[in-house]
Amino acid sequence: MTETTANGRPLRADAERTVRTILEVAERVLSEDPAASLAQIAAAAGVARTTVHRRFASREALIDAMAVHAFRQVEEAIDVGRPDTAPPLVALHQITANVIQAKSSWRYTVGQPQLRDPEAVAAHERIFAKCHLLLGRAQQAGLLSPEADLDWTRRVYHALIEQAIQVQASASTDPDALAASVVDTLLNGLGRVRS
Amino acid sequence: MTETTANGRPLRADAERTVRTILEVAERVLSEDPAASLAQIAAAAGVARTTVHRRFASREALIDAMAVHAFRQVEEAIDVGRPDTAPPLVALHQITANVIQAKSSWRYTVGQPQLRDPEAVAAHERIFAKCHLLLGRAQQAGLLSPEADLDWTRRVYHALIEQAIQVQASASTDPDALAASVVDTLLNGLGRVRS
DNA sequence: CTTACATGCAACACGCTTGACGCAACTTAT
DNA sequence: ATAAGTTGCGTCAAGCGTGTTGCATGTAAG
Repeated sequence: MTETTANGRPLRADAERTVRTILEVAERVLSEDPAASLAQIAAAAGVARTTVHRRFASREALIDAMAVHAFRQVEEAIDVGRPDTAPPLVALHQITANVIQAKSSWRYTVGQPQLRDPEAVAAHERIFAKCHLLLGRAQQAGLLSPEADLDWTRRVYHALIEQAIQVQASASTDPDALAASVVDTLLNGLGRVRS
Repeated sequence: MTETTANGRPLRADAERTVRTILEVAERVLSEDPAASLAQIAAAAGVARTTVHRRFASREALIDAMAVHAFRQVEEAIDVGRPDTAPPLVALHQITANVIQAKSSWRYTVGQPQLRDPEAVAAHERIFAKCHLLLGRAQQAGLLSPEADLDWTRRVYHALIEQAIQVQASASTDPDALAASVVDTLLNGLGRVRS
Protein backbone atom coordinates (compact mmCIF):
# COMPACT_ATOMS: atom_id res chain seq x y z
CA MET A 1 0.00 0.00 0.00
CA THR A 2 2.96 2.37 0.52
CA GLU A 3 3.64 4.38 -2.58
CA THR A 4 7.16 4.69 -3.91
CA THR A 5 8.89 7.42 -5.87
CA ALA A 6 10.69 6.91 -9.17
CA ASN A 7 13.72 6.78 -6.89
CA GLY A 8 12.53 3.46 -5.47
CA ARG A 9 12.53 4.74 -1.90
CA PRO A 10 9.24 5.03 -0.02
CA LEU A 11 7.73 8.47 0.55
CA ARG A 12 8.31 10.24 3.82
CA ALA A 13 5.32 10.17 6.18
CA ASP A 14 4.30 13.79 5.66
CA ALA A 15 4.63 13.46 1.91
CA GLU A 16 2.37 10.44 1.84
CA ARG A 17 -0.18 12.38 3.86
CA THR A 18 -0.01 15.17 1.31
CA VAL A 19 -0.58 12.73 -1.55
CA ARG A 20 -3.65 11.28 0.13
CA THR A 21 -5.05 14.72 0.86
CA ILE A 22 -4.60 15.80 -2.73
CA LEU A 23 -6.32 12.67 -4.03
CA GLU A 24 -9.31 13.09 -1.76
CA VAL A 25 -9.68 16.81 -2.26
CA ALA A 26 -9.29 16.41 -6.01
CA GLU A 27 -12.21 13.99 -6.00
CA ARG A 28 -14.37 16.45 -4.11
CA VAL A 29 -13.46 19.42 -6.28
CA LEU A 30 -13.72 17.57 -9.58
CA SER A 31 -17.06 16.02 -8.67
CA GLU A 32 -18.41 19.55 -8.33
CA ASP A 33 -16.62 20.92 -11.40
CA PRO A 34 -15.01 18.39 -13.74
CA ALA A 35 -13.14 21.18 -15.51
CA ALA A 36 -11.53 22.53 -12.35
CA SER A 37 -7.88 23.47 -12.76
CA LEU A 38 -4.99 22.08 -10.77
CA ALA A 39 -4.69 25.48 -9.12
CA GLN A 40 -8.22 25.16 -7.74
CA ILE A 41 -7.50 21.66 -6.49
CA ALA A 42 -4.25 22.74 -4.87
CA ALA A 43 -5.95 25.66 -3.16
CA ALA A 44 -8.74 23.45 -1.85
CA ALA A 45 -6.16 20.98 -0.56
CA GLY A 46 -4.24 23.74 1.18
CA VAL A 47 -1.02 23.14 -0.73
CA ALA A 48 0.90 25.07 -3.34
CA ARG A 49 0.21 24.30 -6.95
CA THR A 50 3.82 23.28 -7.45
CA THR A 51 3.41 20.58 -4.85
CA VAL A 52 0.72 18.94 -6.91
CA HIS A 53 3.07 18.95 -9.88
CA ARG A 54 5.83 17.49 -7.75
CA ARG A 55 3.70 14.49 -6.76
CA PHE A 56 1.89 13.99 -10.03
CA ALA A 57 3.72 14.49 -13.29
CA SER A 58 0.63 15.73 -15.09
CA ARG A 59 -3.08 16.21 -14.76
CA GLU A 60 -3.59 12.79 -16.34
CA ALA A 61 -1.26 11.19 -13.83
CA LEU A 62 -3.28 12.67 -10.98
CA ILE A 63 -6.56 11.37 -12.34
CA ASP A 64 -5.00 7.97 -12.96
CA ALA A 65 -3.81 7.83 -9.38
CA MET A 66 -7.30 8.78 -8.21
CA ALA A 67 -8.72 5.91 -10.27
CA VAL A 68 -6.36 3.39 -8.72
CA HIS A 69 -7.16 4.66 -5.25
CA ALA A 70 -10.91 4.63 -5.85
CA PHE A 71 -11.14 1.19 -7.39
CA ARG A 72 -9.04 -0.27 -4.62
CA GLN A 73 -11.57 1.04 -2.14
CA VAL A 74 -14.47 -0.38 -4.09
CA GLU A 75 -12.68 -3.71 -4.24
CA GLU A 76 -12.18 -3.54 -0.51
CA ALA A 77 -15.89 -2.79 -0.10
CA ILE A 78 -16.67 -6.00 -1.96
CA ASP A 79 -14.13 -8.15 -0.17
CA VAL A 80 -15.34 -7.35 3.33
CA GLY A 81 -18.75 -8.71 2.27
CA ARG A 82 -17.15 -12.16 1.69
CA PRO A 83 -18.59 -12.63 -1.80
CA ASP A 84 -17.42 -16.25 -2.11
CA THR A 85 -18.21 -17.61 1.33
CA ALA A 86 -21.15 -15.78 2.88
CA PRO A 87 -24.69 -16.86 1.96
CA PRO A 88 -25.49 -15.20 -1.38
CA LEU A 89 -28.41 -13.12 -0.16
CA VAL A 90 -26.47 -11.88 2.84
CA ALA A 91 -23.42 -11.09 0.73
CA LEU A 92 -25.59 -9.33 -1.82
CA HIS A 93 -27.10 -7.03 0.78
CA GLN A 94 -23.83 -6.35 2.54
CA ILE A 95 -21.83 -5.75 -0.59
CA THR A 96 -24.49 -3.54 -2.09
CA ALA A 97 -24.50 -1.31 0.97
CA ASN A 98 -20.70 -1.17 1.08
CA VAL A 99 -20.29 -0.42 -2.60
CA ILE A 100 -22.91 2.32 -2.51
CA GLN A 101 -20.97 3.98 0.25
CA ALA A 102 -17.58 3.58 -1.43
CA LYS A 103 -18.75 4.79 -4.82
CA SER A 104 -20.54 7.74 -3.25
CA SER A 105 -17.18 8.98 -2.05
CA TRP A 106 -15.59 8.67 -5.49
CA ARG A 107 -18.35 9.72 -7.85
CA TYR A 108 -16.17 11.69 -10.24
CA THR A 109 -13.42 9.13 -10.45
CA VAL A 110 -15.53 6.02 -10.95
CA GLY A 111 -17.61 7.92 -13.45
CA GLN A 112 -14.62 8.47 -15.71
CA PRO A 113 -15.14 6.65 -19.01
CA GLN A 114 -11.65 5.42 -19.83
CA LEU A 115 -9.07 3.90 -17.53
CA ARG A 116 -5.51 4.57 -18.64
CA ASP A 117 -3.56 3.20 -15.72
CA PRO A 118 -2.96 -0.56 -16.01
CA GLU A 119 -3.36 -1.02 -12.26
CA ALA A 120 -6.75 0.68 -12.39
CA VAL A 121 -7.76 -1.54 -15.28
CA ALA A 122 -6.64 -4.60 -13.34
CA ALA A 123 -8.58 -3.56 -10.25
CA HIS A 124 -11.62 -2.93 -12.38
CA GLU A 125 -11.38 -6.39 -13.89
CA ARG A 126 -11.03 -7.96 -10.46
CA ILE A 127 -14.15 -6.13 -9.33
CA PHE A 128 -15.90 -7.30 -12.48
CA ALA A 129 -14.92 -10.91 -11.81
CA LYS A 130 -15.98 -10.81 -8.18
CA CYS A 131 -19.31 -9.41 -9.18
CA HIS A 132 -19.84 -12.18 -11.68
CA LEU A 133 -18.86 -14.77 -9.14
CA LEU A 134 -21.32 -13.41 -6.62
CA LEU A 135 -24.15 -13.34 -9.13
CA GLY A 136 -23.27 -16.86 -10.23
CA ARG A 137 -23.55 -18.07 -6.65
CA ALA A 138 -26.86 -16.26 -6.30
CA GLN A 139 -28.11 -17.99 -9.40
CA GLN A 140 -27.05 -21.43 -8.19
CA ALA A 141 -28.72 -20.76 -4.86
CA GLY A 142 -31.99 -20.11 -6.68
CA LEU A 143 -32.07 -16.38 -5.99
CA LEU A 144 -31.77 -15.62 -9.68
CA SER A 145 -33.62 -17.37 -12.45
CA PRO A 146 -31.54 -20.14 -14.06
CA GLU A 147 -32.24 -18.49 -17.40
CA ALA A 148 -31.14 -15.01 -16.33
CA ASP A 149 -28.35 -13.63 -18.50
CA LEU A 150 -25.60 -12.88 -15.99
CA ASP A 151 -24.16 -10.15 -18.16
CA TRP A 152 -27.47 -8.30 -18.32
CA THR A 153 -27.97 -9.01 -14.64
CA ARG A 154 -24.64 -7.43 -13.82
CA ARG A 155 -25.54 -4.37 -15.88
CA VAL A 156 -28.89 -4.01 -14.16
CA TYR A 157 -27.27 -4.43 -10.75
CA HIS A 158 -24.73 -1.77 -11.62
CA ALA A 159 -27.42 0.60 -12.86
CA LEU A 160 -29.48 0.16 -9.72
CA ILE A 161 -26.49 0.96 -7.57
CA GLU A 162 -25.85 4.11 -9.60
CA GLN A 163 -29.43 5.18 -9.01
CA ALA A 164 -29.15 4.47 -5.31
CA ILE A 165 -26.10 6.73 -5.19
CA GLN A 166 -28.02 9.53 -6.84
CA VAL A 167 -30.88 9.11 -4.39
CA GLN A 168 -28.42 9.30 -1.55
CA ALA A 169 -26.87 12.44 -3.01
CA SER A 170 -30.16 14.30 -3.27
CA ALA A 171 -31.88 13.08 -0.12
CA SER A 172 -29.56 11.43 2.36
CA THR A 173 -31.29 8.12 3.03
CA ASP A 174 -30.33 5.16 5.18
CA PRO A 175 -27.68 3.19 3.25
CA ASP A 176 -29.10 -0.14 4.37
CA ALA A 177 -32.59 0.77 3.23
CA LEU A 178 -31.19 1.80 -0.13
CA ALA A 179 -29.30 -1.46 -0.46
CA ALA A 180 -32.48 -3.34 0.39
CA SER A 181 -34.35 -1.48 -2.34
CA VAL A 182 -31.66 -2.29 -4.86
CA VAL A 183 -31.55 -6.01 -4.08
CA ASP A 184 -35.31 -6.29 -3.89
CA THR A 185 -35.80 -4.52 -7.20
CA LEU A 186 -33.10 -6.62 -8.81
CA LEU A 187 -34.70 -9.87 -7.74
CA ASN A 188 -38.41 -9.09 -7.86
CA GLY A 189 -38.86 -6.05 -10.05
CA LEU A 190 -41.65 -3.60 -9.34
CA GLY A 191 -44.60 -5.44 -10.81
CA ARG A 192 -45.72 -7.50 -7.85
CA VAL A 193 -46.62 -6.82 -4.25
CA ARG A 194 -43.53 -6.97 -2.10
CA SER A 195 -43.27 -8.75 1.20
CA MET B 1 -39.58 24.88 -35.18
CA THR B 2 -37.90 27.51 -37.37
CA GLU B 3 -35.13 29.23 -35.49
CA THR B 4 -34.85 33.00 -35.52
CA THR B 5 -31.90 35.33 -35.20
CA ALA B 6 -31.60 38.15 -32.68
CA ASN B 7 -32.78 40.22 -35.60
CA GLY B 8 -36.18 38.53 -35.42
CA ARG B 9 -36.06 37.34 -39.02
CA PRO B 10 -35.94 33.59 -39.75
CA LEU B 11 -32.67 32.03 -40.88
CA ARG B 12 -32.01 31.49 -44.55
CA ALA B 13 -32.45 27.89 -45.67
CA ASP B 14 -28.74 27.12 -46.06
CA ALA B 15 -27.95 28.70 -42.71
CA GLU B 16 -30.53 26.58 -40.98
CA ARG B 17 -28.99 23.49 -42.59
CA THR B 18 -25.61 24.55 -41.25
CA VAL B 19 -26.99 24.97 -37.75
CA ARG B 20 -28.48 21.48 -37.81
CA THR B 21 -25.26 19.98 -39.12
CA ILE B 22 -23.22 21.65 -36.40
CA LEU B 23 -25.58 20.42 -33.68
CA GLU B 24 -25.49 16.84 -34.90
CA VAL B 25 -21.77 16.73 -35.53
CA ALA B 26 -21.07 18.37 -32.18
CA GLU B 27 -23.00 15.60 -30.48
CA ARG B 28 -20.97 12.95 -32.28
CA VAL B 29 -17.62 14.60 -31.58
CA LEU B 30 -18.36 15.46 -27.95
CA SER B 31 -19.68 11.99 -27.22
CA GLU B 32 -16.26 10.67 -28.20
CA ASP B 33 -14.29 13.43 -26.47
CA PRO B 34 -16.20 15.69 -24.06
CA ALA B 35 -13.25 18.09 -23.99
CA ALA B 36 -13.11 18.54 -27.76
CA SER B 37 -12.52 22.13 -28.86
CA LEU B 38 -14.81 24.13 -31.09
CA ALA B 39 -12.13 23.90 -33.75
CA GLN B 40 -12.41 20.11 -33.77
CA ILE B 41 -16.19 20.30 -33.99
CA ALA B 42 -16.05 22.83 -36.82
CA ALA B 43 -13.57 20.70 -38.75
CA ALA B 44 -15.71 17.59 -38.32
CA ALA B 45 -18.75 19.52 -39.50
CA GLY B 46 -16.89 20.79 -42.54
CA VAL B 47 -17.29 24.45 -41.66
CA ALA B 48 -14.94 27.20 -40.54
CA ARG B 49 -14.54 27.78 -36.84
CA THR B 50 -15.83 31.33 -37.22
CA THR B 51 -19.11 29.99 -38.57
CA VAL B 52 -19.70 28.10 -35.35
CA HIS B 53 -19.13 31.32 -33.43
CA ARG B 54 -21.48 33.17 -35.75
CA ARG B 55 -24.35 30.78 -35.00
CA PHE B 56 -23.61 30.18 -31.33
CA ALA B 57 -22.38 33.02 -29.20
CA SER B 58 -20.28 30.75 -27.01
CA ARG B 59 -19.48 27.14 -26.27
CA GLU B 60 -22.18 27.17 -23.60
CA ALA B 61 -24.73 28.48 -26.07
CA LEU B 62 -23.91 25.64 -28.46
CA ILE B 63 -24.34 22.99 -25.79
CA ASP B 64 -27.57 24.62 -24.63
CA ALA B 65 -28.93 24.51 -28.17
CA MET B 66 -27.93 20.85 -28.39
CA ALA B 67 -29.84 20.16 -25.19
CA VAL B 68 -33.01 21.79 -26.49
CA HIS B 69 -32.74 19.87 -29.75
CA ALA B 70 -32.10 16.56 -28.02
CA PHE B 71 -34.84 16.79 -25.43
CA ARG B 72 -37.36 17.79 -28.08
CA GLN B 73 -36.52 14.59 -29.91
CA VAL B 74 -36.88 12.50 -26.79
CA GLU B 75 -40.21 14.15 -26.08
CA GLU B 76 -41.28 13.34 -29.62
CA ALA B 77 -40.20 9.72 -29.07
CA ILE B 78 -42.53 9.56 -26.09
CA ASP B 79 -45.46 11.28 -27.76
CA VAL B 80 -45.63 8.93 -30.74
CA GLY B 81 -46.10 6.08 -28.26
CA ARG B 82 -49.38 7.68 -27.08
CA PRO B 83 -48.55 7.51 -23.36
CA ASP B 84 -52.01 8.63 -22.23
CA THR B 85 -54.27 6.67 -24.55
CA ALA B 86 -52.61 3.42 -25.62
CA PRO B 87 -52.84 0.39 -23.30
CA PRO B 88 -50.12 0.83 -20.66
CA LEU B 89 -48.14 -2.28 -21.54
CA VAL B 90 -48.19 -1.46 -25.23
CA ALA B 91 -47.22 2.15 -24.61
CA LEU B 92 -44.46 1.04 -22.25
CA HIS B 93 -42.89 -1.21 -24.86
CA GLN B 94 -43.27 1.26 -27.70
CA ILE B 95 -42.01 4.25 -25.76
CA THR B 96 -39.08 2.32 -24.34
CA ALA B 97 -37.95 1.32 -27.81
CA ASN B 98 -38.37 4.85 -29.15
CA VAL B 99 -36.58 6.52 -26.28
CA ILE B 100 -33.67 4.10 -26.45
CA GLN B 101 -33.22 5.03 -30.08
CA ALA B 102 -33.55 8.77 -29.52
CA LYS B 103 -31.22 8.86 -26.55
CA SER B 104 -28.67 6.72 -28.34
CA SER B 105 -28.30 9.52 -30.86
CA TRP B 106 -27.77 12.15 -28.17
CA ARG B 107 -25.71 10.39 -25.55
CA TYR B 108 -23.41 13.29 -24.73
CA THR B 109 -26.13 15.90 -24.58
CA VAL B 110 -28.65 14.02 -22.46
CA GLY B 111 -25.82 12.97 -20.17
CA GLN B 112 -25.02 16.58 -19.30
CA PRO B 113 -25.66 17.19 -15.60
CA GLN B 114 -27.05 20.73 -15.59
CA LEU B 115 -29.52 22.31 -17.98
CA ARG B 116 -29.03 26.05 -18.33
CA ASP B 117 -31.46 26.84 -21.10
CA PRO B 118 -35.00 27.41 -19.79
CA GLU B 119 -36.51 25.75 -22.86
CA ALA B 120 -34.42 22.65 -22.22
CA VAL B 121 -35.50 22.63 -18.60
CA ALA B 122 -39.12 22.93 -19.67
CA ALA B 123 -38.81 20.07 -22.13
CA HIS B 124 -37.14 17.98 -19.46
CA GLU B 125 -39.97 18.64 -17.06
CA ARG B 126 -42.56 17.74 -19.68
CA ILE B 127 -40.73 14.45 -20.29
CA PHE B 128 -40.63 13.88 -16.56
CA ALA B 129 -44.36 14.47 -16.25
CA LYS B 130 -45.23 12.22 -19.17
CA CYS B 131 -43.12 9.47 -17.69
CA HIS B 132 -44.88 9.77 -14.36
CA LEU B 133 -48.25 9.74 -16.05
CA LEU B 134 -47.40 6.59 -17.97
CA LEU B 135 -46.15 4.81 -14.86
CA GLY B 136 -49.26 5.93 -12.98
CA ARG B 137 -51.46 4.39 -15.64
CA ALA B 138 -49.39 1.19 -15.52
CA GLN B 139 -49.89 1.07 -11.78
CA GLN B 140 -53.64 1.56 -12.00
CA ALA B 141 -53.81 -1.15 -14.65
CA GLY B 142 -52.17 -3.56 -12.23
CA LEU B 143 -48.85 -3.79 -14.08
CA LEU B 144 -47.05 -2.21 -11.18
CA SER B 145 -47.54 -3.02 -7.53
CA PRO B 146 -49.93 -0.58 -5.84
CA GLU B 147 -47.26 -0.04 -3.22
CA ALA B 148 -44.48 0.71 -5.69
CA ASP B 149 -42.89 4.12 -5.14
CA LEU B 150 -43.36 5.84 -8.49
CA ASP B 151 -40.30 8.01 -7.95
CA TRP B 152 -38.04 5.02 -7.39
CA THR B 153 -39.80 3.25 -10.26
CA ARG B 154 -39.04 6.12 -12.59
CA ARG B 155 -35.41 6.08 -11.52
CA VAL B 156 -35.13 2.35 -12.11
CA TYR B 157 -36.82 2.67 -15.48
CA HIS B 158 -34.42 5.43 -16.42
CA ALA B 159 -31.41 3.42 -15.29
CA LEU B 160 -32.52 0.37 -17.26
CA ILE B 161 -32.87 2.46 -20.40
CA GLU B 162 -29.37 3.83 -19.87
CA GLN B 163 -28.02 0.30 -19.64
CA ALA B 164 -29.88 -0.71 -22.77
CA ILE B 165 -28.25 2.17 -24.60
CA GLN B 166 -24.83 1.00 -23.48
CA VAL B 167 -25.57 -2.52 -24.61
CA GLN B 168 -26.64 -1.20 -27.97
CA ALA B 169 -23.45 0.84 -28.23
CA SER B 170 -21.15 -2.11 -27.60
CA ALA B 171 -23.04 -4.84 -29.44
CA SER B 172 -25.71 -3.55 -31.81
CA THR B 173 -28.78 -5.49 -30.71
CA ASP B 174 -32.36 -5.42 -31.91
CA PRO B 175 -33.98 -2.32 -30.34
CA ASP B 176 -37.26 -4.13 -29.76
CA ALA B 177 -35.56 -6.99 -27.96
CA LEU B 178 -33.74 -4.49 -25.77
CA ALA B 179 -36.97 -2.70 -24.98
CA ALA B 180 -38.55 -6.02 -24.07
CA SER B 181 -35.68 -6.79 -21.71
CA VAL B 182 -36.04 -3.41 -20.05
CA VAL B 183 -39.78 -3.68 -19.50
CA ASP B 184 -39.58 -7.29 -18.38
CA THR B 185 -36.80 -6.55 -15.92
CA LEU B 186 -38.64 -3.51 -14.62
CA LEU B 187 -41.82 -5.47 -13.94
CA ASN B 188 -40.52 -8.88 -12.93
CA GLY B 189 -36.92 -8.45 -11.91
CA LEU B 190 -34.44 -11.25 -12.49
CA GLY B 191 -35.29 -13.58 -9.64
CA ARG B 192 -38.00 -15.66 -11.21
CA VAL B 193 -38.35 -17.72 -14.34
CA ARG B 194 -39.58 -15.57 -17.18
CA SER B 195 -42.35 -16.54 -19.55
C1' DC C 1 -31.16 40.40 -61.82
C1' DT C 2 -30.31 42.40 -57.66
C1' DT C 3 -30.16 42.64 -52.88
C1' DA C 4 -29.38 40.85 -48.66
C1' DC C 5 -27.54 37.15 -46.31
C1' DA C 6 -23.90 33.38 -45.46
C1' DT C 7 -19.43 31.48 -45.55
C1' DG C 8 -14.30 30.97 -45.64
C1' DC C 9 -10.04 32.88 -44.57
C1' DA C 10 -6.49 35.33 -42.16
C1' DA C 11 -5.23 37.70 -38.34
C1' DC C 12 -5.38 39.36 -33.71
C1' DA C 13 -6.01 39.81 -28.60
C1' DC C 14 -6.98 37.77 -24.35
C1' DG C 15 -7.00 34.75 -20.54
C1' DC C 16 -6.20 30.47 -18.63
C1' DT C 17 -3.76 26.14 -17.81
C1' DT C 18 0.08 23.53 -17.74
C1' DG C 19 4.74 22.64 -16.65
C1' DA C 20 9.34 23.88 -15.11
C1' DC C 21 12.98 26.28 -12.20
C1' DG C 22 15.68 27.91 -8.10
C1' DC C 23 15.77 29.18 -3.41
C1' DA C 24 14.78 29.72 1.49
C1' DA C 25 12.39 27.68 5.37
C1' DC C 26 10.75 23.79 7.54
C1' DT C 27 10.06 18.74 8.96
C1' DT C 28 11.14 13.96 9.25
C1' DA C 29 14.19 10.22 10.18
C1' DT C 30 18.69 8.35 11.65
C1' DA D 1 22.39 17.06 15.75
C1' DT D 2 22.92 16.06 11.11
C1' DA D 3 21.48 14.90 6.61
C1' DA D 4 17.95 14.11 3.52
C1' DG D 5 13.61 15.06 2.14
C1' DT D 6 9.55 18.28 1.64
C1' DT D 7 7.11 22.45 0.94
C1' DG D 8 5.83 27.39 -0.20
C1' DC D 9 6.75 31.19 -3.02
C1' DG D 10 7.87 33.86 -6.90
C1' DT D 11 8.78 33.58 -11.55
C1' DC D 12 9.00 32.29 -16.23
C1' DA D 13 7.81 30.20 -20.82
C1' DA D 14 4.82 27.91 -23.96
C1' DG D 15 0.60 26.25 -25.79
C1' DC D 16 -4.25 26.18 -26.40
C1' DG D 17 -9.11 27.56 -26.60
C1' DT D 18 -12.10 31.30 -27.01
C1' DG D 19 -14.00 35.20 -29.06
C1' DT D 20 -13.69 39.12 -32.46
C1' DT D 21 -12.93 41.69 -36.76
C1' DG D 22 -12.57 42.85 -41.78
C1' DC D 23 -12.87 41.53 -46.39
C1' DA D 24 -13.64 38.84 -50.51
C1' DT D 25 -16.32 35.15 -52.41
C1' DG D 26 -20.52 32.51 -52.83
C1' DT D 27 -25.45 31.60 -52.49
C1' DA D 28 -30.43 31.91 -51.55
C1' DA D 29 -34.58 34.82 -52.15
C1' DG D 30 -37.37 38.77 -53.92
